[in-house]
Amino acid sequence: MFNLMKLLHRSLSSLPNSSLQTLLPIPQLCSNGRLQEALLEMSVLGHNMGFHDYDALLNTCVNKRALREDQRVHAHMIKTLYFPSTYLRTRLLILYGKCDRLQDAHKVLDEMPEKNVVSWTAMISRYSQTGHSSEALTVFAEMMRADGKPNHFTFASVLTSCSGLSVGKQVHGLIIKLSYDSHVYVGSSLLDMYAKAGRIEEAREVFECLPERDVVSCTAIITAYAQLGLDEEALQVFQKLLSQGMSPNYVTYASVLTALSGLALLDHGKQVHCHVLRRELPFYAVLQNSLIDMYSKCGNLSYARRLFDNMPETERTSVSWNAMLVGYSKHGLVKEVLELFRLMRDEKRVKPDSVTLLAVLSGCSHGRMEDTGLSIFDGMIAGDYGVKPDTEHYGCIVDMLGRAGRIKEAFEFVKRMPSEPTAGVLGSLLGACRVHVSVDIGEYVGRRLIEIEPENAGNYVILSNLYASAGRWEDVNNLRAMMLRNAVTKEPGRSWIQHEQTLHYFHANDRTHPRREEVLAKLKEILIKMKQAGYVPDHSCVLYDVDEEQKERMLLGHSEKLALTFGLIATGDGISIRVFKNLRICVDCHNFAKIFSKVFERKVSLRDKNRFHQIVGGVCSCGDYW
DNA sequence: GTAGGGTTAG
Repeated sequence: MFNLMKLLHRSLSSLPNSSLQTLLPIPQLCSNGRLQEALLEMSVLGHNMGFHDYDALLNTCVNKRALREDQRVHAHMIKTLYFPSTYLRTRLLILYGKCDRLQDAHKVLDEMPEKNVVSWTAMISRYSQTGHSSEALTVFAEMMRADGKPNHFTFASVLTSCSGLSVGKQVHGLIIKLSYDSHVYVGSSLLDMYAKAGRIEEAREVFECLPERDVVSCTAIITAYAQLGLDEEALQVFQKLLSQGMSPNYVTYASVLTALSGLALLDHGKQVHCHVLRRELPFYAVLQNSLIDMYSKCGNLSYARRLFDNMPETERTSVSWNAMLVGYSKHGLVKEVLELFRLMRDEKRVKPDSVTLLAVLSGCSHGRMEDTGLSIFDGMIAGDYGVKPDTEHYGCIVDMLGRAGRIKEAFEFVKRMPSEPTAGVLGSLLGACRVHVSVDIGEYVGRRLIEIEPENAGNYVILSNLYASAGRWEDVNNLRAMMLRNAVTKEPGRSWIQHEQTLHYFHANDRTHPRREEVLAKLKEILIKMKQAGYVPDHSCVLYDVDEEQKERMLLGHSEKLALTFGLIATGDGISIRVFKNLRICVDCHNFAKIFSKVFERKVSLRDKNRFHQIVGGVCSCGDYW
């Protein structure tokens, strides 16, 4: 036997290379990455293919994401009447799934005479990963009906597709019943499900109950807070976990940067940036994108652009482009928005998506270019950009036209929306009706808005203000009664300013800041200078029916005026003052800030809910249009 | 052979 092998080997060595290769077994060819030769051998072997040959071939195909080769192997099985085991069929399924042939994968699953937990789970996870939630849930339901026992892999996958709270809770019940609730993969998916349903307390509880934590579960809870806008809480949790020894990865940093952008904490953002560079984390587009967004939301646009320009072209995703476009849009730099959008289209490397068009349209809106916005919208309908307008795009146009005083056109757009307009859309139209005193449309819109959002005090106040301007006092009174009946809430306005590593918050008519007395005294003092320089309190910004004196007191109590005054006290001559506000700035505060910048020779940078206002020498970058 | 957290908009 030994001699024979030696002889064989000698004879093979004398053959040309190609003949030698065909005689190697398929598993060996595959492990050397010689897939094409292995396939050739498959045809030669015909009916003599065995389990290990198929297994090796499919394994190599998965690694190479080789769809055509996979199809050849599959066809060969059918042609030679080979009956693959559940294991091999599952491999086929996974391969089709990874090549984005979900229908083919599903067909393989359907045709399996016997399915096991891995085959079910592979299908569910692929549907989940590609965003096909309802398909994932359907397969999961089918699995349960077929008495397939889900495991921790299954639950971690299926929870990603549970966007509705009731479905998520049902699955949670099942997880507890089968004792998978302390599994760390299942736990992070579970807490994420609760967070996405807006249930932060439940998410927190899942996290607290986990017997072991890893970087993913820690990141998930930080992200949960950040995504719900609870930025300070997100940072607190991050800090605590850091002190407990968590080692953040690039996803953690991306989430932390989101929270920092929300609070406009530029210095902290820079620290994270330095940290990332020092740790020499590999280049991840996600992280670069968060950095671009952080710098632009903190008002440092040129830095954001530098990061964008330094990204290798092949690494830039639509998110990179969008983050940059949104940055320009929020700064009212419509020329830059349109230029970058043109560059994106010329490059053709990354396709514009729905967020891209939203950023471009809102750029036109902020930059007072309604006709350009409208023609881009028409282009979307004509199919010029490969993105069809959805509700959000219609909403953006409604906002743009309303702001420009083209109320009737805005109203026509509301009627043309493909689905019911959201409260946000109607709210912006109602606001526009008030500014441009359009009573008929305003009444209709306001009534509908109150039906949808009866708890929002702002809606009643604006509509009643509109009635008042038309002298319809009876309607004003009715509305007031209605408002008192429905327990109403309004998001309280607050502004903040950073000074020496501390965030100073001010609320309307602040009673919490330790230096409020000092701030109020200073405000009274500067008011004299301000009035001399032409500041006239704009009483129309007070939406309550009170006397003139009280109106002025209410105006002075607005949080951004308090924050500006604090900035003046706390910083030296000529230093820029950066203030941030959670709501939109009102006309009176905007006017105040402009005159403030002129009188005290300070550059004021004010970021409100929607955009930036860079004010120098009494002139604002928004052109008094926001 | 099957798994979780992710950046942009509103």
